[in-house]
Amino acid sequence: MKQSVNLDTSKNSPPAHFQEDSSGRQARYDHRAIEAKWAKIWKDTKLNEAPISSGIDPSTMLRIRPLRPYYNLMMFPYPSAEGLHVGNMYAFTGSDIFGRYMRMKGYDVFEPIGLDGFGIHSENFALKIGRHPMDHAVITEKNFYAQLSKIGAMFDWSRTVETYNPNYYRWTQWLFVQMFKQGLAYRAKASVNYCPSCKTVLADEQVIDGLCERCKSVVEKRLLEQWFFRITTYAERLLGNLDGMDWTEKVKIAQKNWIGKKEGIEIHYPVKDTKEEIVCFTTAPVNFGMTFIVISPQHEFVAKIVRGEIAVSKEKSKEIAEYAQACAKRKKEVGEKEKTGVNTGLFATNRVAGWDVPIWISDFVVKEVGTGAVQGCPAHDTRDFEFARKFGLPIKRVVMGPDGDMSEVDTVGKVIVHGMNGTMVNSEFLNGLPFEEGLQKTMDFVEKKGWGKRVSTYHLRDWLISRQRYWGPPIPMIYCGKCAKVGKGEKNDMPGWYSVPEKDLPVVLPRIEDYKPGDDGIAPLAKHKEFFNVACPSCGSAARRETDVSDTFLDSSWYFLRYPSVGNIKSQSPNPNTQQGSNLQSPITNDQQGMKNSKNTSMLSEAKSSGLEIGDWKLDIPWNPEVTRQWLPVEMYTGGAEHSVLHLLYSRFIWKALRDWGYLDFSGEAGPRLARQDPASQDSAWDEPFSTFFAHGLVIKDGSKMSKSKGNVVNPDEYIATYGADALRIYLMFMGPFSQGGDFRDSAMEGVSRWLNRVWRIVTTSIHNTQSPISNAQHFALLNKEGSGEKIAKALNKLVKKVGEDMEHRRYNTAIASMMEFTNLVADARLLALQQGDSARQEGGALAVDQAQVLVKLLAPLAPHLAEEMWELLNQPSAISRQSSDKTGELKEIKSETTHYPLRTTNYISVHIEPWPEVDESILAEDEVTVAVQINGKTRATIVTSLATIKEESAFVSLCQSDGRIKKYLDGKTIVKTIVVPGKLINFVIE
RNA sequence: GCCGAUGUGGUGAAACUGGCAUACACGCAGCUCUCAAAAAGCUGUGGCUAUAACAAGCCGUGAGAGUUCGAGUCUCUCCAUCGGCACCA
Repeated sequence: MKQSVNLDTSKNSPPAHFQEDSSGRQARYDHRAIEAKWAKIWKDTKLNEAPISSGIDPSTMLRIRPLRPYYNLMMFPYPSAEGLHVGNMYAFTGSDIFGRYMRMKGYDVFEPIGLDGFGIHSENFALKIGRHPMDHAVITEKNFYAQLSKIGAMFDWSRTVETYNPNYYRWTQWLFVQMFKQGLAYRAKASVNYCPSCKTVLADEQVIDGLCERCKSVVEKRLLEQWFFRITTYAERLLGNLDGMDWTEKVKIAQKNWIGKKEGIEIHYPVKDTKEEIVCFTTAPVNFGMTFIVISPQHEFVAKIVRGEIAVSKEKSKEIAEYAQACAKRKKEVGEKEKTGVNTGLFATNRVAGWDVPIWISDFVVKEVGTGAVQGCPAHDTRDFEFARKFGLPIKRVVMGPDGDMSEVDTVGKVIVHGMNGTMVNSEFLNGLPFEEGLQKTMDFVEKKGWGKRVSTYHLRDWLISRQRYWGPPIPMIYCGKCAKVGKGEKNDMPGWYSVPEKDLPVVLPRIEDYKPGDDGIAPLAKHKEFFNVACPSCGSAARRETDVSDTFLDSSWYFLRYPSVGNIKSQSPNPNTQQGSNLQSPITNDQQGMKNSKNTSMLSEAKSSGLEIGDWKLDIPWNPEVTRQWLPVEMYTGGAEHSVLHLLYSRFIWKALRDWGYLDFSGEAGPRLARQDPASQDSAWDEPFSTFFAHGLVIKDGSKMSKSKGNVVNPDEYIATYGADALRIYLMFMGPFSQGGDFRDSAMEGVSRWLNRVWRIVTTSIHNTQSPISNAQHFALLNKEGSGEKIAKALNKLVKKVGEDMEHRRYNTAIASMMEFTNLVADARLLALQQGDSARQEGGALAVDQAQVLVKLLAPLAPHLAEEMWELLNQPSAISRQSSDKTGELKEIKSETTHYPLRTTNYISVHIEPWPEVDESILAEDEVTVAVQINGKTRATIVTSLATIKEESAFVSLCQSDGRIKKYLDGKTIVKTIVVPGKLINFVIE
């Protein structure tokens, strides 16, 4: 099937590509040879290395024209499984096509790739297959990079990032230190999510339906002391920017919902016979219908009762303590609604209404939500209603339904909740007001009396950052018990805690063999004295390192800032590519060192040498400020919507924090990247790391998500081997809209492959035209005889427009479809020539060489290898006879010292840096149009006519009326109305 | 329960601003080439009615209403599927 081209061409016979060979085969392109050939040439000529350092071309070290940076980023994969998933390839291909398109549009496109290899995902997989995570990282890195280099993406391999490389996580730790110094990192005892299977705590965002995001175990609540980042401080800014951002809408909505801003009021209720008060948060203070208060079992008030600080009877105290304890232990099922509770016997005063209400405790009230205390208004809140029903508390209607309903609220259906229409009743000074107005007036009243204050609450919680695991960056903190005793510490509010001095970073993750998480919730590193024993940076006495590691999402929250600065460590290095070697052989592989590493010997010096010896930039931050000024923010970010409230939110938070601390400075002389930004919106644009975010769809198989358990995971390798990366790329994009994903089916893959071979034949046939006695002009004239030449020229011009528009919107599926339509048209024209017995054109194709060149350019972002091969043939027709020999060596001297572009020689420029074809507006206009003729909105005929005819509207209308197919409908009827849509349709409304 | 998305042939899907519904492809059927197969190519392919054939007619975008000369597209009410959030006060 994958027949390579027969090259045994005797001098005078036509080239092999469009001839059947002796065995009757027709040519198919040899994807193996072509893809290998160009992958090598692109690599050798550094075609895909972005001129990061102010327009220095890496292949020549010459300055090219002014830099036009375009940062095209895709989410880096976490290499947890055996290899690259077709879903990864789908995402990368869609992103890469756009990057390639932008490059042809004249931008200097930077398209990096890396591995998100630290974290629970990778560690769990390593545990499962029983391989040390450090060894596993080395293997997956090799495998992933090998696979990734085959998919035809324009990755800049000179600037990869691996999160587990000490050169990288040194800076992740640096980021943690900054967080601490700025007061955004703190330790707190809190009720946290704990996964008993992964044996670690999880962030709220990592709990899905009450289950662990990774292993699907039921997550428990535990009261533990952990590290947090104060993301909530940024809630308002994270929310505020969303509106103006060019992001996929559903992702913005998901973030908005996750931040979950709610406006309401906190009302203070004095507890009778005590000095205590309970504060309730509510968005709907229906105080005249308030008949009780419910507080969470974790509420401080409950603790005070249990401790005896609030006087209740002994029995009560015991009952309450037991209930609180039971709640803490019990795992609640998802969606469990059955109410439980216990009465404290205490009362609080509802000062608005002037009566006392009982105080209850129930676990339907969550400590973290609002104030952990709810004012029970059972007639106007369904949960309060259910609670009141269960415990026989009074239900008092204070809102009349829109239909005048004043009956007793005795079913959930009758509960009128906040947001519904209604009128206040039984509410003294509120009577007669609409529901919403009544609530506002109540708030005014409460504030005026000084009983409470309007506040906003957020669903967003602080980011739980510590993990009791092994495979992550050790949190760079030191605890000194001695300092703690005397209340000393780096921060006043955290006695005993010191950040690791920046000069001592990284705190290297040592290779240990007992890396499995323990049942006791204690981190693996906590068992290694040689790791955690350290001198206090302040007093010098024996202190202890933090043994938790940080969350993976911290690694990925800033990686895009690092990419452009990799390889710019020494900005004038004659060979920026030297970085790559050190990445692939990260010091981790040097595992003989074992525990020696914990003393920060070789790894540290390695990290330091790459980090501290800086040419023209003082390294105290992880990126080159000048490079960052030029290339960031990321202009286009492509990734999955599943990261809506995780990675995408964290990255925004980290970016804003870094900017506030002055580490990201875009002011001053605007570089070309910034010059494109509208000055008015510059500041808000700089406040976001990703100018545009595009959420791609998911590849599914047989109607369901691919997963190992279902056994429907597709490995791209075998498809690349059979059909080639180009064919797979096109198939993946042709499945459906990139924004929506699609259903992967083998059979459809075959069709795409067939089409690419058709394109190959059409293009190579057009080359033959230049070699045959017929010149381009003659060829064109011949075709014109029956009009197909002109038809094709017009169709091609329209195609350029259509494909360009589709590229802009990443509608690759329709771009491909319209290219198929075009090649069908070309095939038809050729067939016509054959039928007419025109021997010249039988041998030739229907496409002139310059037309074939346009077609190849349009195809280039989608099928980069094949397009490049055809481009070479089109520009060096004499090379045809030798092209498919495997003599790639002859292209070695392709790099010329006299030019500034890679791959540019006197006679060859890579198609991928050719300018995107222009639309010729002058021939875009049709002079012939098809008009639909309708009777009462139903199409009865179509009329093909010239534009000139249509201009004379009245004449055209009568022309349509007299058409035989129409006339029969009009006979004996009156035309009530005639609607003319110029150039499109005519509608006669009759009778 | 709330938020979001999606519903179009046997299948993946087009129709972007209301204007010829089903582009493009898969599959299927028939044919050409061939000793044969593969490859390649050609023709047909929404449903129903109907015809020797050429025609022709009606129905048709999850269901039902509405707006409009005209609705896959806009409005309303449902139904189904898939994602996300969820006792959020």
